[in-house]
Amino acid sequence: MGVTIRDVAAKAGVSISTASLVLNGKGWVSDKLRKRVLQAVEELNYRPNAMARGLRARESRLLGLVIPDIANPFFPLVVRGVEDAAVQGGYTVILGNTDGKSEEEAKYLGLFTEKRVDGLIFIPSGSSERSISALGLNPVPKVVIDRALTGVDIPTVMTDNVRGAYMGTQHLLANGRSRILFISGPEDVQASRDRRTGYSRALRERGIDEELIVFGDFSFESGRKAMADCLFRLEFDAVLSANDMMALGAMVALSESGIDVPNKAELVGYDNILFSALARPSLTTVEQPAYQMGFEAVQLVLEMISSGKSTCESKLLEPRLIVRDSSPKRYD
Amino acid sequence: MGVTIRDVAAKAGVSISTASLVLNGKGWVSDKLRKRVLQAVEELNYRPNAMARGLRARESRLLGLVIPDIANPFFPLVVRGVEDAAVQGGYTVILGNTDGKSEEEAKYLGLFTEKRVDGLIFIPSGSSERSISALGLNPVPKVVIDRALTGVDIPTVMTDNVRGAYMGTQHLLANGRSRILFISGPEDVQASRDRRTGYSRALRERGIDEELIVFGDFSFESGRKAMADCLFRLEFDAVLSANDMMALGAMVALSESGIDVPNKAELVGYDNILFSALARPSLTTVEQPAYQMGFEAVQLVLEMISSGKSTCESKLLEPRLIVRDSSPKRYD
DNA sequence: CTGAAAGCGCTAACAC
DNA sequence: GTGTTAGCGCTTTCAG
Repeated sequence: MGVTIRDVAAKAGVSISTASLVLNGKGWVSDKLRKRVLQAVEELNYRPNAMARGLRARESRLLGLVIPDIANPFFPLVVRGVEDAAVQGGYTVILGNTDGKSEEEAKYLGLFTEKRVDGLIFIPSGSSERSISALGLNPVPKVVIDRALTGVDIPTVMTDNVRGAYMGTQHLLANGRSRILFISGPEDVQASRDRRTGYSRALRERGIDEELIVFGDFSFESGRKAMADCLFRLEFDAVLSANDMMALGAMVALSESGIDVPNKAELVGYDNILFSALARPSLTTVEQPAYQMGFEAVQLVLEMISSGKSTCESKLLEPRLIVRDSSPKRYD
Repeated sequence: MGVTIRDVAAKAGVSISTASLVLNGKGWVSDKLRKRVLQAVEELNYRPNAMARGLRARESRLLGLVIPDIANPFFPLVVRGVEDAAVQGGYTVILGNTDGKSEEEAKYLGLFTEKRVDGLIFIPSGSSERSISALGLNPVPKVVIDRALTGVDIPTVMTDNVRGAYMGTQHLLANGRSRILFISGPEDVQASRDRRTGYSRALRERGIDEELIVFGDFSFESGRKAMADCLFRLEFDAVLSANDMMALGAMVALSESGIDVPNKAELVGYDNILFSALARPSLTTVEQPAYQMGFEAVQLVLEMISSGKSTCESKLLEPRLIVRDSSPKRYD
């Protein structure tokens, strides 16, 4: 291409500054000239060069989004929320998948710094010390989703995991279940620990102090395996899973062993990914408002950008219990 | 931030040009100076400004990716493939969701032109005349995924939809089914028409000329509804769906009516989205190599960029039949 | 090896 | 209202 504002100005027979003023809707330009400029823009198919503009303005109108893996069913909706909010605010999203590896996280954070992103949305995974220091290196506004980072003062958008797991457990208890198995995620993930806390708390409030806990890694297969492994080892009449993928795995393991869900054992997941609604039986779950989390994270970043502040209040969103066929409501 | 190459040069006690040479690994610089520069970079935490670099080099190292909706289960893997190939080649991906609306498509194409993306990956949806003309406006290398655009000479990466549907239908025929219902997608989508062609061809080769066709819009609900609507209207012993989401919907409708899958009716989907494997019964499907499609599309774009050519050969990937429990293999 | 300087495309300050 | 110009940060000549 290579058509510049000079070409536009020349074609319209005006000065460069006039063309610039028209393009940016600033200053006072006569209607005649304005139209001539706009027409030249049209005819030449002129598009301002964002790199030149950004260099001048010291802003890129880019937002960096770093996530573990877009192919993991929880993230697409978050990304969509981020994208929608970004576009509304006049920003474009650049994306990086890290697979939860902190070298990858650091790599993208560095790369996005070079691109001079105006803000950063970061979804860490596991314990990412190295990436936390990489985060600190870039002074732009940033928000972390889904996880409170210890040791740094970065605002967070997350749901109340303790409360969510508490709600799920309480639902099972109210349904008359008392031997509830908890399929946990990895212990080095804060969300895992919080959900376990909510589970424990609900049990204790009912005077139950024997906890039935097995571990997975949030994957479908790990849920299936965890369930299969303890099927004849543990006695339980309900299962709470730390996420939906593992719950779906558990559902398969249960059905393979002829254990009827929900009659023999009730099942509750966590996240409300698309397929929890499509599974048969459909899966009761604790919803995390994924889209909203992405959307609000960007809103925080944009507020920080426009206010010039480098931090702001975190946002704690409420999880919501969605009762479906894997544990139909049996109380009032 | 604001630390520039001048700062680095000053701190290292060298000239700007020397610093630049070191940073880009060009020319001959003594080891002593090289180390001093690198150390200054380290201490100052210097990151070159990609906008300045890009303005100079007339390249952004950005690739634009325009898709209908990241929340649609088929796309995340495509995006991941795009991302991985892009990063390997030293590019970063900027993303836009269009919901298949051609104004949105045109909007993003324009926006990405301003960002001066070095290449474009476009996944259209439905008939997008307006966006096709917007495509032509940007002279950078581009590849369209999943759909051949008529009237423009843009290379495409897609699977052989005729052949895929043919394979699925043949599988059902070989299983001894003869009254095969086809749940089609919208007729204005080329992929829908092609899959229908494959379906028809397989039937005709068997001497069957009565076609059983109903329509959906690729969504779960439309599949469920299409299935439910014709349950007592049409006689069939198998179902081929133009995608997995509708197949999953159909599966639910069948189970709700007490029709056993696969015994009473066999079911085959299309795409091989993650949850086709997790459904119970697991869903036989025609796989589209989504990740690979994204990956190869970027490879084509990168080749065009490096070769300076504005077009290249399209790529037709082979679909693959994945037999699962919804239609277990009953032949040799 | 170094220093000076041009210029990528744009905006904004300033003089006309 | 308009024309000129400096400068955003970088790379790359071109002399020294």
